[in-house]
Amino acid sequence: MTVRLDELDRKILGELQADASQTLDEIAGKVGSSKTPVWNRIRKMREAGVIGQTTVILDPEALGLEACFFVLIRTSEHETDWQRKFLETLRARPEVLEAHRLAGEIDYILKVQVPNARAYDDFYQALISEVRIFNVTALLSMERIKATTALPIPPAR
Amino acid sequence: MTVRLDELDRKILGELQADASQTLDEIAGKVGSSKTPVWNRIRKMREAGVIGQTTVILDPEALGLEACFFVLIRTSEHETDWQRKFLETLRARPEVLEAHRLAGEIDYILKVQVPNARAYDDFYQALISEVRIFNVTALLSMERIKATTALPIPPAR
DNA sequence: CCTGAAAACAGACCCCC
DNA sequence: GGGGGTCTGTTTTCAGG
Repeated sequence: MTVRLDELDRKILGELQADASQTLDEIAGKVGSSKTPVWNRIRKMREAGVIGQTTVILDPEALGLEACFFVLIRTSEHETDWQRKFLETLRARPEVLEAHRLAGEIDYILKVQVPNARAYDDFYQALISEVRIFNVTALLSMERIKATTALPIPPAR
Repeated sequence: MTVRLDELDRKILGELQADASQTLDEIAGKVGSSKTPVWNRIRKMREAGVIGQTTVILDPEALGLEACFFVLIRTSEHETDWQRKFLETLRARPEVLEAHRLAGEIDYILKVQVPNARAYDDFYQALISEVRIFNVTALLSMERIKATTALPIPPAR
């Protein structure tokens, strides 16, 4: 399942991350190759799951999503059943953009994007009514300093 | 600068978020319109900045980026100069995928994606050597439960 | 603002190197 | 595994309702 990526593959990934609407010829030019090899490598990396979804980045403000919260969650429950319910809830909620299970004191972190504080409270109330939670801290973002989907691509090993 | 988005626009945005590689005909079919109007709306929304970058989602594991940290930062410095330096540092660092200035006790939160704990420490050392920071808590992700770039699109007002 | 056709263009697949 | 050409389908443009 693990694919070996050479320098050319990595350059192609960098170009696709930067702008997936580029033509094969453009990408080929920038990475110093030509159409066919670039196309073959992209196809292989798609099949291998290295390249996932092609998508578009939208402006949250333009959609009226002015509030972004990071939510730190502590729980006392650690049974499989509770966890299953909790994960289901998170995945079903489109305002939850990210959710991670953590090591240490804090059990989970969420990133939640909503129109306003009121909408966050609706989410919060819905969440705690569905699953028992010990402690919640919400951190409100005042300013998005940086937000990128582009992963840092390390050199080939 | 704020554009008015009707239901059709919102449906188109939903489709583009889900899969930006769909053809205009496919999108048109799904949203109940046809090629040209869909194309005109997409063009307008691009110009207005509602639609940004077209990109590709890569698998962090396939690139050997196995460690994801959320970093909570408290600082005692709040001068413009310090802040400028801090922001520059964050923006220059490709392993920082997200950075927000927060309201409340904690001043900043970062999301940092790196190959391993060692690489995180390198980042941490570099950061504290460049700017004075009062207190740092790193939260290590054990499991990515959910990660999406798709914003929840609220109905038209 | 939408429909439908026409022109320009890029992606997918081929054979040759 | 790369280079170049060709065919097919899609994007983009435009005249007209």
